[in-house]
Amino acid sequence: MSDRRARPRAGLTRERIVDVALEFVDEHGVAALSMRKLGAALDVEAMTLYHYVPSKDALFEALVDRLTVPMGGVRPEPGERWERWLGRLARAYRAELLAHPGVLPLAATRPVTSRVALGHVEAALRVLVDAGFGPVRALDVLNTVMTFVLGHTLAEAGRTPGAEMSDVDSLGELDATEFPLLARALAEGARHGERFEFALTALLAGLVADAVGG
Amino acid sequence: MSDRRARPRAGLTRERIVDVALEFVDEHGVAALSMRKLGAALDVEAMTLYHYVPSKDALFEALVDRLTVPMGGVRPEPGERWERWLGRLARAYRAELLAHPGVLPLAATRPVTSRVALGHVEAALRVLVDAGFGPVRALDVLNTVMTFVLGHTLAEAGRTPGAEMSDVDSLGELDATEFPLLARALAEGARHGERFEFALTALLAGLVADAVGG
DNA sequence: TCCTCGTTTCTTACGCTGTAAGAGTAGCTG
DNA sequence: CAGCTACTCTTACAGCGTAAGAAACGAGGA
Repeated sequence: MSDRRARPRAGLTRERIVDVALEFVDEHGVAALSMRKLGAALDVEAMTLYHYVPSKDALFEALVDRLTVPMGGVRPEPGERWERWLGRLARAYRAELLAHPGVLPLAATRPVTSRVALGHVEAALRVLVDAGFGPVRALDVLNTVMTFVLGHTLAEAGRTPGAEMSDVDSLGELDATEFPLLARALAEGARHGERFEFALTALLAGLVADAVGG
Repeated sequence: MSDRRARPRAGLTRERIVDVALEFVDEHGVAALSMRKLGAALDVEAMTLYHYVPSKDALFEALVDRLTVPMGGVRPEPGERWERWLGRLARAYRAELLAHPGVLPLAATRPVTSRVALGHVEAALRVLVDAGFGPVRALDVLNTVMTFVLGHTLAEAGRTPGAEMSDVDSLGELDATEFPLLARALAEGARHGERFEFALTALLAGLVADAVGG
């Protein structure tokens, strides 16, 4: 009989671990996530986690994977043009990334390899091929839009550790007369959402023009 | 008189440290870079580096900064249209990122704050404003293109630790009948350079159309 | 009922990390 | 020569990912 209660089953699951890890990252950032702290959040020792996840890196992959899930729900509506559907897909991806900005640095530096994520890619290619693209061009188009969204969202919300500074916050004070145009552009606003819509519209328009012309 | 030669001046410089760090990252990847190993590469103890760099994070910032230097040389030629100049700027950025893919994860997750990098931004805004854009729209356009290049290059070459697998290498074997379209698109090639040109062209075309229309 | 066994959990340990604190030397300035 | 500054080193600490193996749990058969 020790004062420490003999270890009861914690009811752990790989899924539950990933859930809590996502919460933790949302709150404290990736940099702050350690196996020991994650274990503590689950009332468990660090090594226990290794029975469900082979490594911390695998845990990161699972987090990234999680973000691609909602994209599976974006399917073309009857009669919808491909560029409109692609726009919806891009916005869905962006929304999910923005909902978990802490995972952004992970999503940006990790290839997509999971079965479920590849399934989404395949489904998207199906839509584009049905719209008349060849498989190679379809992948070009999809890759272009997805990497565009990732890059754009990264620049907007993906910051290193737990620092939550927007462009305006970090630069607003430091400008002055040295960078007049930059200072003016930042001061006059340009909300991120508008910038994204502007850029996405331009990209899709360019893709449509290419599809029609070539 | 100890057998260890009394510490001679190592002729260190912040610049030299960043140089060697860049070499190291190019060869072994960011994940492998530690202050001790970087010190060893410079024949110096780890703590010595802290007289030139306040922290490892600052060193990372310096690395990212370094990559933006070549962009300063991309200036509009007389009579050149803005979208052609912007295309050259994008390609220059991409070339530099591809030359140092190990730094890509850093570039992607770090805001631009250095004087020199901001100077490049200001100069680029100048060009766009001279071409008729308002300051806010100019920043929109520049931001759109630069984040696009970053996202695209990241998806193409920016992989986590030291792993150097291309899409084809990592996925080529695992496909089969489960992802027919993806497998076909990958098998039929689609070189990265072509994909980038395709996407960049589409994006610039979309931006031009927007500039003319709005 | 007890015993055994696979699953889950914990303990301990190792080598690594970034870096704070401070000691000591090299070489310049007087 | 003395003194000062700039530089380099040593030591140390708290934390990291995780390898190895011990210990306790819940369930199944005897």
